[in-house]
Amino acid sequence: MGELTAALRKHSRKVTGPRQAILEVLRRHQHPLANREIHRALGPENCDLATVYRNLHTLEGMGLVRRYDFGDGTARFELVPEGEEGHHHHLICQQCALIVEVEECFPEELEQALARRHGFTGITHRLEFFGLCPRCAAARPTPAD
Amino acid sequence: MGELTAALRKHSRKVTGPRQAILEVLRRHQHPLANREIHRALGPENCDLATVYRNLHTLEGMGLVRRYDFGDGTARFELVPEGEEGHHHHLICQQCALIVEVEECFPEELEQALARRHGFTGITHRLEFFGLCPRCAAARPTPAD
DNA sequence: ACCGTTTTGCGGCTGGTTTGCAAATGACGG
DNA sequence: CCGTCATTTGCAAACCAGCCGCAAAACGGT
Ligand SMILES: [Mn+2]
Ligand SMILES: [Mn+2]
Ligand SMILES: [Zn+2]
Ligand SMILES: [Zn+2]
Repeated sequence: MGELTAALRKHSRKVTGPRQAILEVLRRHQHPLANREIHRALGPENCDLATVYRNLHTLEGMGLVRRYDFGDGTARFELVPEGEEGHHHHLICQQCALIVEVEECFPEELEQALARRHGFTGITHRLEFFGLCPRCAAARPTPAD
Repeated sequence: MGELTAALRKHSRKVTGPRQAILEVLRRHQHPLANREIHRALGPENCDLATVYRNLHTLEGMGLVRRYDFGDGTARFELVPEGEEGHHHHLICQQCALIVEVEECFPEELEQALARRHGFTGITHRLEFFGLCPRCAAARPTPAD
């Protein structure tokens, strides 16, 4: 809680109700949430959707929140754990949208080699896995097309 | 050319002007192109933007074209090389949007282990790298903020 | 050349995201 | 505790990639 206040002060940002509420929602969920979902979890009367968008953008800029892209045209956000770097990936079921947190990561040495070879600096990556979860696979055992 | 015709026939699709023109554009570029870019390359008078969208969707469904997502809310497409699987990734400069084709891929065995552990089937991944290219790094040597 | 199917152009529409602006609200010094 | 000022919010409109419906045009097989 003090962490948030400190981070906000550092950027001359204010500790507002919506801000705290949004972070509280993210704290309660350990999976990426869409703006709309956060807004719903807040109670639609609690704050405007545009405010959710603006705050997530701000919080992302301050490094308190990280943006994920599952390729469906909707941004999702997760709280960055205090102190930790928090870099990780996801495995998403293409049928039911189940999300599994994934610690496996692209080999550091490969990434560095790649950067060196092409003279790139500040290299990062975006990596997500997709497939069919056990439940969905059972419900649809190889469609007879 | 005959490859295209054969593929289209197999799906009872027609060999139309826009279709051929789009594939010709993709053949000339070896990097992912956005719908808008393809449309422009075609000459805006040549065919409607909606037609470009529809055809890329169709061609993707037939496996002639592959969709890429650089996380900027714009889909990009690349021709799938004849016969080959064509799976690969990209390294994108966040400053100038320069695109480098990347053959490095997430280790197959890690992906399989991940799938097994969570009972997922038909697993795939989306992986793209981001950074600052040499040219942009030179033009902006550690901004004095 | 004819006919049934597919495709196209065009306009309108969607859903996620951003923005302009005036009112509301935090931060801070007195 | 209060006033001031920058930041933030609500609201509505704008934006933007992508999608859809429909009538006209183009294809493919005959
Ligand atoms: Mn996560
Ligand atoms: Mn490529
Ligand atoms: Zn990683
Ligand atoms: Zn790969």
